[in-house]
Amino acid sequence: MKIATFNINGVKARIDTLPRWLDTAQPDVAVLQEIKSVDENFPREMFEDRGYQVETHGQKSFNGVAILSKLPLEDVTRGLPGDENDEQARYIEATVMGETAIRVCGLYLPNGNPTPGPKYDYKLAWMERLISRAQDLLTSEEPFLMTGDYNVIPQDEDAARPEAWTQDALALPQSRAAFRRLLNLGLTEAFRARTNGPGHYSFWDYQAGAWDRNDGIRIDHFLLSPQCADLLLDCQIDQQERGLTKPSDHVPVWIDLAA
DNA sequence: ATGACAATCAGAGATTGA
Repeated sequence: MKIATFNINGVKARIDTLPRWLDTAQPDVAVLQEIKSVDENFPREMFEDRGYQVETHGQKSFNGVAILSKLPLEDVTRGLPGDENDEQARYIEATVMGETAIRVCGLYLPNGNPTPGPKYDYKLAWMERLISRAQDLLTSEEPFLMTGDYNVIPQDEDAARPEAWTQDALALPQSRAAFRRLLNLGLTEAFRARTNGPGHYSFWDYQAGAWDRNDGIRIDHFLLSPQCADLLLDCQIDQQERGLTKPSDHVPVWIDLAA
């Protein structure tokens, strides 16, 4: 089973890009971030026509996440638990009913800039809530994965120019420490389970010719529970998507599971 | 140190992103 994550940077802006990618990559499940659309305006027919069940958690202008699945989705929940006052649409969960049922958590973790300040406080608090949610899911022993735009550069090797990010919310020690705490619960980062070394990125800024200079960062991740990690066959970054017409600033990352 | 680029909403330019 192929599961992909993709920060699309606006579903309306990607109205030609997305079907082209889906028809080429053929994921069974696609976890989307930054749909920048309310649920009523999401072009669900475009995906339903391709055989996907569509579940969205949208918001006007900003944020918004979705799960598309060719397999049935059950028990869909929207929003990250732990803060009743959080208005931002950044989290969705659903169980994908394949050979092995897998709980898929789609997330768009807050950017957190500028630092210090309320936006960084929100990011760190959000990460604490995510850690709590992972702890709860681990007790169930049901296979699950958390994937999406983490807005965290885990290590220096995950940036072409790590020195440019030392004061940034994506790479500050507190951000990296929270990400490690998530891993240290017993989750496996799928890409690093398969590939070592520098030069692997999932985001290139639109500005200053970042793509042409390969000035990228790796911030889109798959974290797998132990039962889910046992099923991991492959994890790849579809870097070439960034060079096609009207790209998002992120590219898809996908895993193949024996499920 | 800043802005560069793109998207959104609105219908210009501010806001947000990373």
